[in-house]
Amino acid sequence: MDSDVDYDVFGAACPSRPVLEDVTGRWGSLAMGALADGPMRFNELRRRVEGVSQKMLAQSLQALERDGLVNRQVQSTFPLKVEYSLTPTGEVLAAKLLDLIGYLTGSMPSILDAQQSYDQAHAKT
Amino acid sequence: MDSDVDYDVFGAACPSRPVLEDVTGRWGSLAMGALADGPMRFNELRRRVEGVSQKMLAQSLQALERDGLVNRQVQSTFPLKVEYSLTPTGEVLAAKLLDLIGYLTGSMPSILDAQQSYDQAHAKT
DNA sequence: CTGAATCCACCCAGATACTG
DNA sequence: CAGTATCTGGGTGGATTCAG
Repeated sequence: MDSDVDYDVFGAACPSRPVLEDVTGRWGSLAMGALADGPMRFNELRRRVEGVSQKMLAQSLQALERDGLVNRQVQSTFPLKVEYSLTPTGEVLAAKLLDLIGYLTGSMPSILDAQQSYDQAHAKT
Repeated sequence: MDSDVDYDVFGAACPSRPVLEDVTGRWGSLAMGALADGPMRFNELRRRVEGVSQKMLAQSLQALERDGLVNRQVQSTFPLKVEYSLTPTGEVLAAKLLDLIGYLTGSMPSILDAQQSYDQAHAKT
């Protein structure tokens, strides 16, 4: 019904590339993963995603909102209250992301072993 | 049998974080995805992952090799021949990555719409 | 062919301070 | 509370050159 198999991330100019970076990027991926637990306010996210700065979190969330993966709902009360949540598409992507992350963290023991072996084999001096 | 649920990517100092960046990073993710089609030589990968530089590809592959996700097999003939392939763990991660990428590219039409709406609503002047 | 090494420009990301 | 604005240092990534 629709034109299948159109967008190819391997293509240099494919518009899907920047979106992929928004989703899998350093902070974007963690923000998506955090929001999979349910809607959250800005500072909640900030606390959940340890180490992220105000600037980078705001920036990542804006990119995801622009991609239609995250919703931003403002309550114009005082103090200001802003809630972030995943859109339907965002939820699917977040689930796949968490699946990947889950497998990765589960593999950490063997990964750490591999790193140690590698570092030992490539030790300088 | 093993200590479950130990590593948490949301923790600032968790060793899983850099690994996640290796896997989902700009070039790492595409390299993994490309290798899911089967073993490949350096320049084959370079052609497949359009836009990647020698330096970044070599760097990304090294990181993935160190993490035990990619195998590097050298044939000391002349000219040199080096073949990259996924390890068992790497294959699982690559599959999950391609699953995510597939859904994302399939959602591109709606994502592009969202971007356009967003840009229009936030137009300057 | 497959990288490593060097140089360098640019952008990103952190810190800080300020606004709504 | 939820951002924006500005400044700045350091890291990233590209081009080029050299080596195994």
